[in-house]
Amino acid sequence: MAINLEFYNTLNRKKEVFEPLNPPNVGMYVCGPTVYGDPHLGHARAAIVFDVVFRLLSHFGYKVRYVRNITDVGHLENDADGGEDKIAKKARLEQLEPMEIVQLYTDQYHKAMDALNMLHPSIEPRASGHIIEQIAMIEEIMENGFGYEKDGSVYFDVVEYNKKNHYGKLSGRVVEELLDNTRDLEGQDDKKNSVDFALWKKAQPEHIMRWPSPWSVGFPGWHLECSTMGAKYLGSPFDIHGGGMDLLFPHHECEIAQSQAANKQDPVKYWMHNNMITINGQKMSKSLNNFITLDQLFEGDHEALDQAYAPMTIRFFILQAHYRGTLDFSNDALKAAEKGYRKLMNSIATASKLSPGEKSTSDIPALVENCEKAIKDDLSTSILISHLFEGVRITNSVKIGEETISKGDLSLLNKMFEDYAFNILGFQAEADQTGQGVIGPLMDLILDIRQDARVNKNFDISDKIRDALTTMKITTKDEKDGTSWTYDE
RNA sequence: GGUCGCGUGGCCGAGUGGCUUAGGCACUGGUCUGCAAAACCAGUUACAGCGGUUCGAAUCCGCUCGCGACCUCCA
Repeated sequence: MAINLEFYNTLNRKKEVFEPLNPPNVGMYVCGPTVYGDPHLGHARAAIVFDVVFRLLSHFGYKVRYVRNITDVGHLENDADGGEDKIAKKARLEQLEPMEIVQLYTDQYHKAMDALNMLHPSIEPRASGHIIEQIAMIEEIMENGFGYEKDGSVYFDVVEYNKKNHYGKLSGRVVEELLDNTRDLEGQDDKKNSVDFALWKKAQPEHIMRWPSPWSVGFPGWHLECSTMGAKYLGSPFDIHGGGMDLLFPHHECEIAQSQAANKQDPVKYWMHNNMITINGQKMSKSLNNFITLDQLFEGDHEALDQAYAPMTIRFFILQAHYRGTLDFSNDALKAAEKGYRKLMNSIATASKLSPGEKSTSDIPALVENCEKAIKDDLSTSILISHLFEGVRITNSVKIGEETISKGDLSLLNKMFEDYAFNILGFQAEADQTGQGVIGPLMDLILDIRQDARVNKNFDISDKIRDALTTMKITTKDEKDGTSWTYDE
């Protein structure tokens, strides 16, 4: 099943033809959220990008198992806080059970993902549910000579590993340089070398989340869960591993090292990384405290926001940029996305009601081919969208009689919108505009009354009705064959 | 400090050697309309700076300036 799909592989720093290890099956693992805070725009970008990869692969006939984890064990806060678990810390602050926090923010995340019309992953494993597997993996690593214990904690011996393997193959780091450059940390560390990282951490007394292990009562290290769960559900090696660029180092680098050390296998064939969302040119992140949560975006409840933005506006905004470039947030950009998206959706609705003519004045098959070419070229969603807008122009031109389209091409055009706008890009038509229940007939009545007024040139009445409807966010359009209306939420 | 990346028109954002008018938004003019809205047509504003390679560069190379990411939890 060669479909000429190309992805940029971070591992080799170039675009490569995608060839799954076991066609037609594809295994994809994506780093999910650490559930200790509200999901923000950055989470949305990663999730949307790989949602499109998932949809794309499925659309072209692959059988995809998509695994996206929930990190509910929490990573170490930093080296200086005694190994305190991030989730545990938050729990104490808010006087809640750690698992309460986890539940709360997992729910928030799911809610936001659903609003953004994300397909659910095939499996959404939790780190806390895989402690046993993680311990087993640490034992493998130790047996193979790449892990050592110190005071109940276990560390990965990067220097030893690097003798026969290449630590840094993904991120381009050089161990010797890392050793030179790492700052001294007051020697409060049990690590042999500063580049070593924790596989298991002994819990401090105040540390709430803890599990028994052969070494101590504690918790697994930062990078282990992805290695473990990826191998468990997708095998080793598997096809695609995705995540944000900020996870490239050290997280993904460590994943490779651990997996290689435990399973003697390079774990992943294609590494894909989405770039960051910036605000005023700066990365949006928890630590900089300049992030905007998805709820704030949907509600317009943030000082940086002029208004609320619908989930689909966010989705469109994100997909209008290529996933490997940074994307700068601004109200103007979001407003532009909102208008553009609405235009696209209106036109798609129009296309479904178009009447075919004798022949086509535009080359629809070529347009469809361009769409396919774009999305297969390293997920060039921005170019795909520009082609969809060519479809918009054709649709609207046919509607006003400037162009014609054959019956066959019309169904091709509609299929193109269906396939690319909805199935692959994952856009979603907004609330049913034909009107449900009583709304439709009611609107018919109102517009009928207004039409009578217009025929009688009683424009005071007709404009009064239109103005009132506009206030309710209902836009009316007087067209040749009657008045249409749309509701903009 | 080390490693890597970026700088495109009013805004966002594609494009990597020679017509891409990319596309969206905004703006201007026109068509349509009772007026609008929507739509269509036309138009305006570019490739950070300097130098080099080349018949030809936004696109390759060098330098300068500016910005950012990673090196610490982060999508």
